[in-house]
Amino acid sequence: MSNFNKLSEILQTFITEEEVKNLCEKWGYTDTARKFSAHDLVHFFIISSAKKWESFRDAETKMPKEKSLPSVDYSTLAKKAQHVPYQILQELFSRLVKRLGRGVRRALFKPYKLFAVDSTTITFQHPDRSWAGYTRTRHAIRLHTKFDVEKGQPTQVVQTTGRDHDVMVAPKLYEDLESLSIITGDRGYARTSDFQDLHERNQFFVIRVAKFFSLSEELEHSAPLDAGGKVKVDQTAFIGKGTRKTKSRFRLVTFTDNEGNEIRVATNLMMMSPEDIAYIYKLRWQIELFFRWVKGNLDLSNLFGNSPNAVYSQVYGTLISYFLLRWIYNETKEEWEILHSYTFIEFTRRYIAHTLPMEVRCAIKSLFGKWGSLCVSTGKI
DNA sequence: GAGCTAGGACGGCGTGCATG
DNA sequence: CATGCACGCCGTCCTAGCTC
Repeated sequence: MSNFNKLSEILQTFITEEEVKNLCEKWGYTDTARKFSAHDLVHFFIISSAKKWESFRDAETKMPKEKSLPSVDYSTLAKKAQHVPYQILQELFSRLVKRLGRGVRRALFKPYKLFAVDSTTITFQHPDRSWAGYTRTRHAIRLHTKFDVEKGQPTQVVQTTGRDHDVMVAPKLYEDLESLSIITGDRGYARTSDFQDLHERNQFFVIRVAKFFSLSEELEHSAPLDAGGKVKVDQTAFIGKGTRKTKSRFRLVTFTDNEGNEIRVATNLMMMSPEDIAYIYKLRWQIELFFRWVKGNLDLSNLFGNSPNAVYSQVYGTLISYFLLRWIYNETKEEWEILHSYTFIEFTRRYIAHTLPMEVRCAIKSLFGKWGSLCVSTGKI
């Protein structure tokens, strides 16, 4: 009887053989496996990241304990990882985000939804990975992420090699935004034209502007600012100059962070207090925590394959793994947090090691009850 | 820097399952 | 029964990283 207390059981429910089969068809991969199917590979990448397996060879020795995975030779794993298109895992990830992404939301800025955009660079050094250029000997891939701050969940990830700059990818992350959402990002996440575009599409933003961005026709906000506070300047201005100058006037708030660094952000949120604007920007650190988790579970020694396909497959497997664990954590936390105050990291550690206390396991089980009836059963045990 | 080990990729070969 | 091919196993080659 499934009770959701094993990752493999969750996977059986949320990533069915049928769905993977359909995706194989979509991406032109004919799966002729007798023993280790594309569906198995998908599960393999998700489980391997949660269990911190270190390589194909390492995985080969640990796989027999996973009842849901057939044990195969490491060379079979490697071959399969090269051939099954990574887009399958990528699409499974975005489908899961859509399906399960409507969970609890702590209302920080009602009625706004807060999203952060940022990227993380995963560098590695291996001649067989030179497709991911960066410097002559160092290679890297970048994950450009849109992150739901209140839920602690990524909602969109775009992968590139180390060469590409944030600014070129940013517009992709701005394409599909819910109404009444605020997007917050660091320098490098908007050109002057992006500010204007976002504004014209009625999307709110709080994005740091680079020092070299020039302003024109600055107007200081008339309201007196608290001299002892962290907010230094609250003004409106046009951003950029010459042909790049924005058509609209935007608000710019300058404040100091905890380390005393001066930060200037541009926003089109005119009604909020400058302290709130600074606070929204500060909430960006949530995405950093997410990246830290991803990197902790995906450091250079843990990248299994060398081909782009194997690397990206593993990346998306890890993201799915994070997303599912985060979802369980978010959805059950309210029920057990009076008794136990686990952080997400602690929760996942215990979940994988099966050392969660009874109350937590019961909460997870009842979550499965709620969702299980909605999910299509494949008949696979 | 030499020597060693771990690990990925690949190819060859044998086996045995599946399909007709 | 013949054919095709997935899979396991092995050897080889290569690189990274560690140790002395």
